[in-house]
Amino acid sequence: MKQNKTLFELQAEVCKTLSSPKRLEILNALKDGEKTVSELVDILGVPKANVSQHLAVMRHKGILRSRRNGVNIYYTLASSKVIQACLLMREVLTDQMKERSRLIDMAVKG
Amino acid sequence: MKQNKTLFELQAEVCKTLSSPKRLEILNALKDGEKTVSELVDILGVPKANVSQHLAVMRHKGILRSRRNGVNIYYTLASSKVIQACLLMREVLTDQMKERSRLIDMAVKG
DNA sequence: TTTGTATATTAGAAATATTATATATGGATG
DNA sequence: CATCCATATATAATATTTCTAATATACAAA
Repeated sequence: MKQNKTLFELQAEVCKTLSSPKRLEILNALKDGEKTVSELVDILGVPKANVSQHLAVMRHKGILRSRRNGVNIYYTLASSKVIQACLLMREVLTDQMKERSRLIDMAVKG
Repeated sequence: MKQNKTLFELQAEVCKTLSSPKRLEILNALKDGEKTVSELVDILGVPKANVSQHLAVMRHKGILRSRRNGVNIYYTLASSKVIQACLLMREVLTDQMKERSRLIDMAVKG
């Protein structure tokens, strides 16, 4: 395993963790409080094993926390920064769309 | 090709574009103004074909713009939001590290 | 205790996606 | 046309995602 990662590598890992539509949907579902795995399965509509894997990825990265209560395991955000980052990501998205229409305009008008 | 993408899919694409250390290094290099491909090659220290590939990815996504001046092609950020997003990403990073040491403490103390 | 059931995680294989490298092509300029 | 700058493409190496099946864990009932 590579030991000393650069800042860019660490930062890229953060982005990579947020690069899955399903993980983003999970984060969105958790923004107002904890949920059980089964609740998240219902929201995403994908197999439990798959949800569980995505949850494990984010838990290992320190983005989510989990606690057991009886048979259920509750997941919650470890920090609210991730939600802020997602919001900013959407602003980048809108800027991207503006840039695309700018390029199209340029192509049309010559 | 899939036509109607969900918000989460679009957002994931933005993140994916920012999920490469090299692309992050390029964005960082461009934060204070435009640079030629050759300048970026010198900064990253990787083959020009590779830099060019990463530039193309970000240009197609609407994150970068390019203009030709003689033999050189200058690249620049299409929007400053990306830089803000990178900064926030680093805050997520520090929160991740805090969360990790919290988990380690918990494991040690019982 | 043991048996059953619901919740959740894990492991391994198969399908996909991404990245780097080598090579060929395109465009500007002397 | 020769040369430099940049991009495009093909391919091989890696990484990620998803699926199926197996395994844990808690708890209640027989």
